[in-house]
Amino acid sequence: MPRTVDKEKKAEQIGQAALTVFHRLGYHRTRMADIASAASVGKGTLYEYFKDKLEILDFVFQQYFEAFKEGALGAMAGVENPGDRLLALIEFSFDHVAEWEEHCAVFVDYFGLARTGEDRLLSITGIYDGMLTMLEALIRECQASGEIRRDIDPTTVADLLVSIFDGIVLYGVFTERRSETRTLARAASRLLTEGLVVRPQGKGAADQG
Amino acid sequence: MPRTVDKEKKAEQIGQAALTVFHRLGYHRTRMADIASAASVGKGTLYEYFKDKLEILDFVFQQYFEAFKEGALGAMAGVENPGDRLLALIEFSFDHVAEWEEHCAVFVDYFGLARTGEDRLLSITGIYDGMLTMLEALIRECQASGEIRRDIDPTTVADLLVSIFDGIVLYGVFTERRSETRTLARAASRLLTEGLVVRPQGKGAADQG
Amino acid sequence: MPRTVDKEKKAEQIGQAALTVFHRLGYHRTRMADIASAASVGKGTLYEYFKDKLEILDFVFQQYFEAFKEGALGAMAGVENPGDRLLALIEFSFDHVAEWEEHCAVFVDYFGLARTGEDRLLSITGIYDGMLTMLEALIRECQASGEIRRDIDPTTVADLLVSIFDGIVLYGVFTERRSETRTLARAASRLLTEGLVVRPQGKGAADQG
Amino acid sequence: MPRTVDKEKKAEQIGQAALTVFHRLGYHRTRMADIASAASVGKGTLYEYFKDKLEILDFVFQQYFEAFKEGALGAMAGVENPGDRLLALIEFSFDHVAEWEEHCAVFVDYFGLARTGEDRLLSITGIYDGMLTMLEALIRECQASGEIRRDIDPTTVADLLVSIFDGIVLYGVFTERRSETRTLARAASRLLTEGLVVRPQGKGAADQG
DNA sequence: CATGAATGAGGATTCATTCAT
DNA sequence: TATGAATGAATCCTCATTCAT
Repeated sequence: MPRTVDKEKKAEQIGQAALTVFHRLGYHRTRMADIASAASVGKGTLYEYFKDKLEILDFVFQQYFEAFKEGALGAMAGVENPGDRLLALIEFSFDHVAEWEEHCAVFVDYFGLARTGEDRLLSITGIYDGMLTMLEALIRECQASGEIRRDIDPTTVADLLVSIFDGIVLYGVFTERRSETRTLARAASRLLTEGLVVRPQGKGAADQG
Repeated sequence: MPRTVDKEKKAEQIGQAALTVFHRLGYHRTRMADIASAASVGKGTLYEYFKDKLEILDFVFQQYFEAFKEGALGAMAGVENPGDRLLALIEFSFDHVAEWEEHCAVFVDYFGLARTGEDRLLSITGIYDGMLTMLEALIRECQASGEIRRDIDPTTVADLLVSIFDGIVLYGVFTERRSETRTLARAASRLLTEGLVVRPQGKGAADQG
Repeated sequence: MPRTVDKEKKAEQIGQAALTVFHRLGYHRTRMADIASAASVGKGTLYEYFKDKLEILDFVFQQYFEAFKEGALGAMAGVENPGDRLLALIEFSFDHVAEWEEHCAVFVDYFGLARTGEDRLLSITGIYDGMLTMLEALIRECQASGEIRRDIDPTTVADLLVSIFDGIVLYGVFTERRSETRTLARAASRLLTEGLVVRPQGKGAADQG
Repeated sequence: MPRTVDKEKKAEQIGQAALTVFHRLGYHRTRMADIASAASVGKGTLYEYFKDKLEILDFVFQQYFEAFKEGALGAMAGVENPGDRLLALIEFSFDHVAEWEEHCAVFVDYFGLARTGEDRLLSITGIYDGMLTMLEALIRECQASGEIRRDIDPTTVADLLVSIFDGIVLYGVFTERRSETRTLARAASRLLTEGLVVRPQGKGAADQG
C-alpha cells in the first residue's frame, strides 16, 4: 500500500503553484519545469494531475470562475430589494477580484487563448452570457422598482457594467496598482449614481449622448 | 531617399500583414512563416525590416499608439473650452479604436508581454502615465471652469476614465462584438453625465457610493 | 518451497497477461501500466517478478521456446523410422504454434530486438542453430535410410524447412488469418513430397532449379 | 534567391540514410538525431521533408514496394508462357530482395507497426491481397495450360508461395546470412518441382499429407 | 509482499533565426 | 535585396523504473 494522496488537494496545490508562475511570467513564458519546481514536484508529476499545460491554465481559471459564480449568487441571496442586490453583486465582484488577485492576471492569457481558437477552453461568449443575462434581468427589476432610470436599455447597461468592471480589474493587472482597484470601484459607483458633470440646479438630465 | 521611403513602406506593409495574423491567431500562435505568407514575402525578408518577431509586434503597437497620441492632440487642438476638449478627446478615442480595430486585439498580447518582463517593449506604466497626466490636467481645468464637480479627485477620475475606456474596448475585442463599442461608449458618456440612478427631483447627488 | 512455487506461478500469470497485451499492441506500444492492469496487479509488482520490461518479453519467449524444444524431442521420442520422425517433428511444430498462437506474434518483436543489439536476449543464431543441427542430422538419417533424395545438401534442406515453417507462421501472424496456417502446412507438406509441377509420367526429376 | 534543392532527391537521400539506421538499430531504437546525423543534416531538416518519424519509415517501405510492383510486372511482361511467367516472377522477387537488401530488415518493423494499429501505414492485408490475386490468377493459367497440377487449390498455392518467399527472406534478415537467400530460393524451387521425397519409380504422387 | 505516486531521463517536434545564393 | 533551405535550441510530454508506505 503506497502512500495515498488526496488527488483533489494535490491538484489544487499544483494549480496554486502554476498560478504564481503564470502570474509572474505569463502563460507562454512559463515552462512546465517552472511549474514543477514552483510546486516542488517533478515534471512528470504534473502529468499525473493534468493532461497538459493548457489544462492547468483551465483549471486555475475555472477555479476562479466557479468561486465567482457561487459567491455572486450567495452575495445576492438574502437581499430583497433589487437595487441593493445589484450593489451587493458589484461589491462582491470587487471583493472577489481582490481576494483572487493573482488569478486576474491569468485572465488575459486565458481569454487570449480562448479567443484565438483553443476550443478546449470555455467560450468567452459563454462566460459573458451567463453573467450578462443575470445582470440584465436584475437591471430590469431595478427599473421596475423605480431604482434605475427606465429610459435606458438594460442590455446596454449590463454590457457597460461588465465592461467597466473588466476595465478596472485589467487596469489593476496591467499597471500593477492593484491597490487602486477599490478606489476606482468606489469612484465608478459614485459617478454612475451621482454623475460626473455639474448640472444646472433643479434641472433634469443633460442632452448629449 | 526613395530607398528609405521604400523601406518604410514595405515595413508598413509587413506590419499590416502581421497585424492581421496577430489578430486572428494571437501573437504566440503566429509563426514567422504565417506573417511572411500573409505579407507575400519570404521568411528571410521579414528580417530585413525587423530585428525579430517581437519587434514586429512593437512596430504594430507603436504605429497605433503614435497615431493615437498625435490624433488626440489634434482633436483637442482648436477647442477652447476644457469640457469640450475632454469630450473631443473621448470622441476621438473611440473613433480611433473603431478605425484601428484590428490593432486593439493585439494590445492584449502586447501588454501581456510587457507586463511579464519583455523590457524591450514600452513600459505599461509609461504608456499610461502620459495619458493620465494629460487627462488629469484636463480634468483640473474642467473643475476650474466649473464644468466638472470639484469634490472629486482628478487623479482618480483620470484613472477611471482610462479604465472604462479600456474596458469597453477590450470587451469588444473579447466578445468580438466590436460593433457595440460605440453604443457602450455613448451609454457610458450618458450615464457619467446624467447618472444611472433615479434621484429625487430637484435634489443634488445621492449619498451611497 | 511453496513461496518459490507461488512466485513462479505469479510470474507466469503476469507473463500470460503481458503476452496478451504484446500480442495486441506489440512490444513497443505496450506500457508497463498496460501489463499491470491486464495482470490485475500494481505496476510496482511487475518489478517483484521481473527485472524490467525486456525480461518479461524474454520470459514469454523462452517459455514458448522451452516448451517447443521439449515437445519436439517428446514428439520424436518413440519414433523409430527417420522419415516418420521428421514428419512427427513437422506435425508437432505446427501443433505447437497453433497452441501457442499468441506467442508467435511476439516473435517478431523478440527477433527484431535481438537482431538490433539487445544482447541480453537469446542470440538468434543460437536459437536457429540448435534446431538446424538437429534437423540436418535427421535429414542425413533420412537420406541414409533412403527416404530422402541424396542428391541434395542436407544443410540447405534444413535451412529451407525452417524458412518455410517460419514463413507460414509469420504469414498467419501478419495477415491474422491464423486459421489457414494448418491448410498451408498441409499444402507445403504435400507439395514438397509430391511436387508442384506436372512431370512426365514415369520419368525422374526435372532439371531446372 | 536561395539555393534551390531537388526536394524529391533530398527526401530520397534522407530516406536512404534513415534506412541504414533503421537497418542497424531497428525503427524503435532509432532516434531522429541518428537519422539526421546519418544524413548529415540537422534534426530540423528532417521535418522539412517528412511529417514525422513514421512517415520516413513509410516512405522507405513504399519505395521498396512500388519498385517491387513495377519490377514484377516488367519481369513478366514479355513472357508468353504462364509457367515461365511464374518462374520469371519468382526469379525477379529474389533478385529484388537481393538488390533491396537493407529494406527487407525494415519490413519487420513496418509490419509490426501496421499490425498493431498504425493505421497511417498500408494495411498488411492490402499489401498481400494485390500480390495474392495476381499470383492466384497466374497459377490458374498454369493449371489451364497443364504446367501445374490441377488437383490443388490455386488460392492455397498462392498463399503458400508467398509464405515460403517471406520465410526465406526473413530467415536471411534474422540470421544475417543474406548470402544464403539465393541458395534457399533455388532449393525451394527445385524441391517444389521435383519433390523432396524419394518416390517409387514410375508412380504418381505419394499419399501422405 | 504489494502498491501506485513520484520521478526525470529521453526523445519527438516546433519554429525563430541565419545565411548561402 | 530577397529568399527559403537549413538549423538546433527549446520545450512538451511519455513512460520505465523506483521507493515510501
